[in-house]
Amino acid sequence: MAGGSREPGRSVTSKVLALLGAFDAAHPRLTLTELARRSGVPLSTAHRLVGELERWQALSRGPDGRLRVGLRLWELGQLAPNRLREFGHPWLQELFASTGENVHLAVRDGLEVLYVDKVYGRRAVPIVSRIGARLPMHPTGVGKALLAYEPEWFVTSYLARKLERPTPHTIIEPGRLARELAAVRAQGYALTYEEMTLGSCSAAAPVLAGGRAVAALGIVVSSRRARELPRLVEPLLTAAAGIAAAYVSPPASGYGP
Amino acid sequence: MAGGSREPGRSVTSKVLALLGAFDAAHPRLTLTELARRSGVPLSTAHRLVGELERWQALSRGPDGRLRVGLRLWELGQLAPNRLREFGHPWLQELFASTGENVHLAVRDGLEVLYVDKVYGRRAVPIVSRIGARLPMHPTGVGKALLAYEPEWFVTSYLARKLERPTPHTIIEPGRLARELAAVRAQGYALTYEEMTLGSCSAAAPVLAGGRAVAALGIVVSSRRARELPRLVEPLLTAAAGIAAAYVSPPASGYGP
DNA sequence: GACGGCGCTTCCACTGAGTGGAAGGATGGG
DNA sequence: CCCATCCTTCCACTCAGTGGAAGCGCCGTC
Repeated sequence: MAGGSREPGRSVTSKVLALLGAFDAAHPRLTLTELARRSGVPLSTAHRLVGELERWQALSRGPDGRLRVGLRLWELGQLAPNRLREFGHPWLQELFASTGENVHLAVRDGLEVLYVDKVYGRRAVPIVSRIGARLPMHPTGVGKALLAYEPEWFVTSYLARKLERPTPHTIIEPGRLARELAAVRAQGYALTYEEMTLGSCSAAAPVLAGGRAVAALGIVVSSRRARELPRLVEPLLTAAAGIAAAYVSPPASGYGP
Repeated sequence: MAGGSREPGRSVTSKVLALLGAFDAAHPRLTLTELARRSGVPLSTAHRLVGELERWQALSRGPDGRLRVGLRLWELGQLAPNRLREFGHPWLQELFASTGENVHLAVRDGLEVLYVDKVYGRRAVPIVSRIGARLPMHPTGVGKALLAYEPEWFVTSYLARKLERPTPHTIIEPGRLARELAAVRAQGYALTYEEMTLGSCSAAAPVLAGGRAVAALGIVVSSRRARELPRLVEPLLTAAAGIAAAYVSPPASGYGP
């Protein structure tokens, strides 16, 4: 037959979602053909669906004619509940103001950390660990801070997998990582040295609410200045505690205009 | 027939988008029934589609069982191109740091202003003019700053409509508004006094790139302190110029870690 | 404890909306 | 001019999607 032979019959919805899902941090703009290939949707079908998505501004075309996530989708995303950002952001600002370093807030999603907020200065490179980016847990400060407070079974299964090694400094030996996590629990914060990116190191503290780490607050400095990290731990812990307090009890403080 | 009688035959995609579009700032969480009603999608169809959306975490269920925009959609939204936020945010921080007032960045979308970024202190009420929110142009500072630099025909057609009046102070007379806009162009910034919300007033400056206002930077203070606004104009203009410079020429400054 | 309202879930026979391979354009580089 | 790449359109076929209705579970009320 002409056309009609769609073998397994994926639902339209799943195709739409596959198209959207084809966009990620590494591929934020795609041609129609790339999009179709990445999502596994036949080109002609992709063409039609993308047309509808474009009309709704879920996708839009850049000056180069490539497709990108549209304004409407960004707007919709802002409706996602995010009390952490809402109440945490001022603390990130304060931490940034008092230290002058890049600071960020992350949560765990699946086996990865998801960066939900970030504050950086004008000189910082705003590309690494973008808001919305995902990274593995074991090489990042925030990841270790989060992992340390996960239940036993979760940590065990996390460590049981083959762990990525983005730099030679990354710790991937299960035993050594488990000892690291114990140390994080003991001291209340995590430190990394070039475990994710050569040239930078970090400190991170969990945001503890009801015994669980609902997020982690991290601070990243150039590894040349790694010796300054200890000095940053105290404000880091203060801010993390502040976020936790704001998170558990609603607005709390003044509603002044 | 049983069921099969879908009269006009809306495409599945349009139904999915209608479902997503049913969420807005005023209705961020909905029951399935509300969602179906608001989107015009039959309940049973909504049920099935929402199921697929939930499985993908495009939607998720809050503790109350209501549907909300999911993490995946937020994440996707972060991929939307947003150079303004990227390069502008540090300037918002600086403006906040030097003034201690709520500051925000907005763009025009259609006939409304869309707030793309915001910096506020710990004491501020983080609800009003949320990031991702939309407001009409004429009662807001950023709206006037943007409108003033739109082409003649656009302003004319904007003023030709019946304008909303959120407060008694809102200026809705076309002639008076046109004069206001001329003043904005002449002095390079806009002022409002309780035109959108009783109790607050604002100053706003356009972010000019290539003769067009690509965004507007606004600062909001309690109307009790309206007399302090003039003092805030200079840092406001500096920051707006800074954003414009960062916007037109890419990273520009140091890539130091 | 029966009743009624409300919201969610499941069922099912019918059919037209969606399908996708193929052909046709439109560019652009060699 | 030819070939490669990407985008758009076409169209006969058919099964995925449809939506009204019935059933379920939960409350609060009488």
